Amino acid sequence: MKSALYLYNTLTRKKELFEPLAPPFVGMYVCGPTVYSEAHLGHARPAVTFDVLYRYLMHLGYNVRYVRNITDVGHLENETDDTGEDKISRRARQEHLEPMEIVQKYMNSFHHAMEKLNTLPPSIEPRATGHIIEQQQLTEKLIGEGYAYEVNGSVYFDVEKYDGRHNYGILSGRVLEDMRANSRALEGQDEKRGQFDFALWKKAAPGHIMRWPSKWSDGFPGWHLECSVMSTKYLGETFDIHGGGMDLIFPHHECEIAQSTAAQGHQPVRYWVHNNMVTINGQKMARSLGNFITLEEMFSGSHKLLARAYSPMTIRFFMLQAQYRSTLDFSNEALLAASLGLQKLMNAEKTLAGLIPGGSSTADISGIAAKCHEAMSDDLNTPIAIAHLFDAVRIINLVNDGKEKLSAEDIRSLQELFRIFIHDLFGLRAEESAGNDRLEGVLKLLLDIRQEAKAKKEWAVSDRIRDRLSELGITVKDRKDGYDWEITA
RNA sequence: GGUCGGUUGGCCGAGUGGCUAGGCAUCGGUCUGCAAAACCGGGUACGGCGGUUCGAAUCCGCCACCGACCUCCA
Repeated sequence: MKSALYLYNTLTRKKELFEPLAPPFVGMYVCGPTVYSEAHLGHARPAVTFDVLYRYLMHLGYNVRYVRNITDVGHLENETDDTGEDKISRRARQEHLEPMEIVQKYMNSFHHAMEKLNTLPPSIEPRATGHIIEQQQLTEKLIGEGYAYEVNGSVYFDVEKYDGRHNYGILSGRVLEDMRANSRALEGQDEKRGQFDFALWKKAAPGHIMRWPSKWSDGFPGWHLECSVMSTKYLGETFDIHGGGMDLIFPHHECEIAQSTAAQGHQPVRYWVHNNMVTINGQKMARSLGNFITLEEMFSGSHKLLARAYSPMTIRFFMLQAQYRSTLDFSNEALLAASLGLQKLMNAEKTLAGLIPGGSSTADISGIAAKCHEAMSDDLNTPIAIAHLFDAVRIINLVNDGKEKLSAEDIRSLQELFRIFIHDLFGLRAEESAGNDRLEGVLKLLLDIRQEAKAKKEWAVSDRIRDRLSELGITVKDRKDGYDWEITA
């Protein structure tokens, strides 16, 4: 039933059979957020993608160590020249807070959003500031190996030199020579020897709060360094999976490979896995375009582009309806479609729980589970797996209508299939009810009265309750044996 | 300009050389006091132009358009 997993490896640009270095253990490192602003839609894509990969690997029986970092220092606003300011520092200045207050504030916000999206917490969530010493050690090692040099208290990685012995561009497909030909050197007093060299250690300007002593200067580590250091520390010099958004392929992951390879003599990662980006109404999401939506805005509907609120599970399901390597376009129409589709799936699960076995089955459900697993094993093709689940949904509803029959055994295996896929792998859960108990009690009273009125054929009363509730944004759904209701506005 | 990816029915979104994605919407039906909800069912799309092939949305070429990265981004 459980098939071999194939993953698309950015390094080879092919789907490859996933074979861990040391089964049953799997090491997976995913680039987490730089915590300098609210968690947004773009953060949700890798979080959900790698959450599903994490869940699926565990489902396949692997013992997974999932490391996802928090970048809390070193990520510059503009890396190519020396004017670049650390994102955390900059935000701290803007908000009149300590840098560590900024980090804490937005890290909390990120965790809160991740919890709502029902992503499992990683095994280890290391922070760059907690690994300053290790980053200095790696910097020192790179200097010792001749791949890094110091200028005015800052240390840079020598890309030219590295490319001479290894291959800078192995991941992104870039060729240093072409890059040189296609970009003009920046004017000015750059202290770097080569224009593509990147910082391992930056000397802090006088007013810079985030600074640590080092043999070169009081300063802070470069952005790419933390991932090399922390992945090595917790997963070893070679580990199985490194994930992140496609936008990180260059330069971030390319630089990570360069650093680790220069230090170790061999590459650090066996499978590079990258999720694609999200777009809004067909456009890239960017602050400058005014279509930048945070997750909280998504959940509450408080953004001018949103026609209504979309629940965390709707967002999650929406993401799973696309394969992780495709761009995913957010629009009100698409999100609404996803929320209705999700409802249909969850309703069917409820129906399934109450299904009455009918001797022998007239519907054929064999093969559905295998197809779902096959889809997942084919580079996490969640949309295909979902499509197969909807085949099961149709059968469940037909059985519920008495048009087909399922044996007790088949019902049990469908229940298991739904439990595994909907909950264990897709991480979907029932939405928490937004109201409070007391109001729900009142609502129930009202709807009970309506039921009684209906029983007495007092249509004026029953319709009035229904219509007034509808005006208040509560839709009453009559069922054969009672009623249901839903907050729709 | 360079590198890479994409263009599928009203919308989103899979996919394979010949056979059906799936969801939403729409239409028809069942149910219902009416309606809603729920459920069932119908509709056969693949950017343009050539080529390969018995046969291509799927392979090749050219063109057009879109996007990503190259500069901060998940």
